[in-house]
Amino acid sequence: MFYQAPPEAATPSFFRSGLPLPMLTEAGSGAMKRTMARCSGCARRSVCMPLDLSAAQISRLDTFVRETRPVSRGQPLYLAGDRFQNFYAIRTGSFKFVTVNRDGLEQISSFFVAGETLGLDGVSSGSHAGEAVALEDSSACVIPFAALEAFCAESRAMQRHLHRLMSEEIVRQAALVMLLGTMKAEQRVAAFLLNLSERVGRQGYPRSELALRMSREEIGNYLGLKLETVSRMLSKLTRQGLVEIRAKRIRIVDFGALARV
Amino acid sequence: MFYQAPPEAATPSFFRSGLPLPMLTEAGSGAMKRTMARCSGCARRSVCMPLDLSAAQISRLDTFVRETRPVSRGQPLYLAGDRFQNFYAIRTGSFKFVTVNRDGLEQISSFFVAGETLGLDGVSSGSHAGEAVALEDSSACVIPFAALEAFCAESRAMQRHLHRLMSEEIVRQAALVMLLGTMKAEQRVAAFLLNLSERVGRQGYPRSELALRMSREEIGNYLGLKLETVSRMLSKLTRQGLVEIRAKRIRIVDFGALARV
DNA sequence: CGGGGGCTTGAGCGTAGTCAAGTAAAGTGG
DNA sequence: CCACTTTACTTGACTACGCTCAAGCCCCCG
Repeated sequence: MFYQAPPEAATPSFFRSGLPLPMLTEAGSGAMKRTMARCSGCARRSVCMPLDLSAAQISRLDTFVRETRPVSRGQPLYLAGDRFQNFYAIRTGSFKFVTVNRDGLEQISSFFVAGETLGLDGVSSGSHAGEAVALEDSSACVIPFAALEAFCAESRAMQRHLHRLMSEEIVRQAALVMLLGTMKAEQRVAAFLLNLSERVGRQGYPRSELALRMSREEIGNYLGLKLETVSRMLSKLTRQGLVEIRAKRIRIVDFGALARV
Repeated sequence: MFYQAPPEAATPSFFRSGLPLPMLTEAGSGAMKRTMARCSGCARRSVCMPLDLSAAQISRLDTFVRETRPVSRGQPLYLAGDRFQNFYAIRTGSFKFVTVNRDGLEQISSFFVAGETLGLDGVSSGSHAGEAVALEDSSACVIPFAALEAFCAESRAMQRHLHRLMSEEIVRQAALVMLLGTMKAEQRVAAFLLNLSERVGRQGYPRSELALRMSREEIGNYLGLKLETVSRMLSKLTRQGLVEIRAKRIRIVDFGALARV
């Protein structure tokens, strides 16, 4: 869900990139400078776009995916109520998606990492239902939705891809509802770690090594628990020998037992 | 979200229909018989299809929306794991959407009523993530997804409609996550009643009269509470004079106070 | 190396869960 | 239509899980 397997000697950038893929080759990648996006030459296109596009279609992408936006840690990519115009494909880093209810209470309903797509919450109403905040210095490619929708009419593959994105979001949320509705604190934390682990594994890193990008409080908010409870459960799992913890670095020792919690 | 404002003297069928619209005019509407669907002549087309379709496009709908499926109370419209082939537009009645986790625990993550569309959970994986069960004798129009997707490539309006459907589902789930993550039992029940009330109102019935279609246990499951707790909270709200309850018939007396709970 | 924020741990409390009994409503069959 | 069975709901007493408040520790960063 966010992730990451830090091989012991990982360099910070490797560690942060989220995907074991080469960085883009564009010039001028200053931290806060907006850069041009070029899907046609992007090494990670397979992560955020469908595979079976023709060469012509790929260069067509370049006509509307023009910009990559850097976002510093703690800064929003968009805010609740912002007019919905774009999807954002995360290129590097990670984000949390936060909604605020009428009482001002915040709820984190998703964490996103590199390769995943943000902004789907705006499609139905025309404005964003929540805000997307960077958990670390990150960057995202800006995909204008109107142009994407037009492109979908031409490309079956792109249409499929879009539908899949939205449906995946639905399934992800359903899993969270399941967690919040049926699990006890210890199970929630265990499930969270395993989910994390799986995402790490999918990106080619060792499944047992996690480097959290979010605080205990954010984890608690996401899991419907208080930060103290998250901490207690992590300690409990440690005492039982299922995990080893050093601050935001977590090693999963016994996958089977963790799944059985 | 499910059910309904019973004007005191409502007939059973009116009561059950879910929408203040005339029934379809097709012949042969035996309870368990599958009937032909005809979007072109359907009085409720505006509820489940986009408004701005041309006459030609509407008759095009008839080429693939062919069947209406009756489902008896307690029976599934589809099961978890079923191959995903169709969306289902609910014509009459109501459904719950249930997912089952690996431990066999069930979680209701949505209730659906007439006019709403079921089955979105299957798009990403190709098979349904959960099952849709009728809360009462119901019927749904079968919309083959492949054909719908093809139609979307031709009609911008239909494409928009589909995207809106999926995004609405995302927003709905996000609201449930918010409820489960941040609210106390009394607030959850109050929010549930208000949500119900709003849907009732949108369908043209008085907002203050609710006729629940689901049991306390189902409400509790949906809200992440036990049935006893739901019952206690309903009693509490009654004692405070915010609602009046007679079994599955609920009258909201004080909307403002209910919202402030 | 010192300061500060994030994290851990403890004690006590409150909310919701569990178990159980009793009541109301909804089916079922004569 | 009524008696009977079954299921759904309500209420109470008790328990336990997670929250609150508070103190202290450990990283991480400057």
